[in-house]
Amino acid sequence: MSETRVRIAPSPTGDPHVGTGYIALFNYCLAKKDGGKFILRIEDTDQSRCSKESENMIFDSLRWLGLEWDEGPDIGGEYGPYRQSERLDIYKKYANELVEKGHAYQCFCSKERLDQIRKVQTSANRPTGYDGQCRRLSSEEAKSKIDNGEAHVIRMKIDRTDGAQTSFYDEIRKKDICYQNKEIDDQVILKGDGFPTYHLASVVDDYLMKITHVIRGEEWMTSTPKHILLYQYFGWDIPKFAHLSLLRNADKNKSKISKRKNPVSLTWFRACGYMPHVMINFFALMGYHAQDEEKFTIDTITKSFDFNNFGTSSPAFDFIKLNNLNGLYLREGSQEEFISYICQKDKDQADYLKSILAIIQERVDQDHPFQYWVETFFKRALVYSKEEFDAIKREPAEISKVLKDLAKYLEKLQVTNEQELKEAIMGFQEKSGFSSKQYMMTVRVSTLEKKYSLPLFESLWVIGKDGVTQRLKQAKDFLNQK
RNA sequence: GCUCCGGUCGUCUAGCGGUUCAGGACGCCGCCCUUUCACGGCGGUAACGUGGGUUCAAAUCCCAUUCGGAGUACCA
Repeated sequence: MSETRVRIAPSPTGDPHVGTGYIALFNYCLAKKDGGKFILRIEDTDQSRCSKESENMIFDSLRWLGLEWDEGPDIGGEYGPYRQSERLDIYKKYANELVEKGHAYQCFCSKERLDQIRKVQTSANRPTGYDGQCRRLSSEEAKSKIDNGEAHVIRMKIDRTDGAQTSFYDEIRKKDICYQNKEIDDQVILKGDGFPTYHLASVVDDYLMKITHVIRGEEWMTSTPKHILLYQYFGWDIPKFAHLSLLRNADKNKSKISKRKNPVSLTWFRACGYMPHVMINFFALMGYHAQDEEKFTIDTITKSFDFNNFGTSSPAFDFIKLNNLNGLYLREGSQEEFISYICQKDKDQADYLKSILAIIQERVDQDHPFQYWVETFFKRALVYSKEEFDAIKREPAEISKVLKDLAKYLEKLQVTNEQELKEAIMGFQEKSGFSSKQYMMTVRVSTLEKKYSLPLFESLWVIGKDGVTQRLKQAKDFLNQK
């Protein structure tokens, strides 16, 4: 039996996600249990969304949790590079190999045509997917188009022989999951910009990096047959697959946990004073069961690790339970541990505090002491009052509408500095239909709770775009319940 | 719509055909401790989605149905 090798393969877009920590934990524990290797691979194949800062935050967060990797972009390893953007030639080579073998083909269809196909399929209540137009192109035709400089991607050519199916065994569900090939789309594996899509990149890398177990979130289950097919087309051994159930929002809908409804960033949990071993214990409580006791550490999870111990239904991420756990650990720790916890927490928050202090220093007076200004920055649930909103001089319903639209608008935006955030918010005023004065007051009261508050954009930048969006929604909810 | 996955207290879960009118934890309620709050202790509340089978016996097996989730991108 070969050495166990597992990986966590996050995409460096935005803040490091709790789900990454959750999945990383179990990968890590399997590796440790088997005396194998835990690998960190950065999946930065989406040029438009990935950033270096995000990558660094992933490193920090994973280390904070105590999940140190054996091979990775920052420490190297035998099978590097571990950043997919540095492996482009490899993917290109394998994509071409598939074309030569007849398992993939060039596709020249425009975005517009693809959208059109999807639109027609959707409105006809038909399954969506590529219609296979370029599949019929001969290699000569394709070649001449390429020579003409026509833009193209490479798609998998799924074997659609009647009755053909693709299946895999899921270690957690303990059964074969089977798909009819005709249901599998001719997935793009190499994009127009020469970057691979996730599907190609992860299969190629998992193979080259000798990954033995793919432990990932359930959201990948439906694309697994594509991956299986890729392994088969290449003639490679297929690793074991285990799909962990998804963490869900605790509200009624129980959708996949998302930042729209909950804090999901590991940096947020850290800044809020949740301790890393508490997060670990909590993760283990979500769908893992190996003992009567609820206490879990990386060590006990490792020792008990078994795919039989995982639940198959998706748990809700319950903050009340998390808070309780954090308190439990805090209370039973030694005073030394408590002291270091407080110091650590303050250190994490020092920068935050510093940026707030910079704004409030010149404003503190007898009527408005330190606490008056600083309060709102440390609240998660804001406390609004109707009177503050009166200053806007518009109907609550109108204000609520603006808040909703603005939040939606901001959500989709990427901002990297205060100026951009300011421009984004200012830029929306015209769409709001409010006067500039009304609009600014709307933003102010919604985000800072009071009309008498700190310089707006400086404060908002400290709170951060996601925080601002959350606050706008809270304000909207407040107004709607009136 | 289509495909796949799932369904035990409000939440996380135990349960793998009889020992369970379903056990634990968090929450909630009550009592005790206590100058307050918290902690702690004690007690209570509350669940097998529905309908059919199989079986002497089903939360546990099978089928259907329903509800929930995921996927359905030149995002991961």
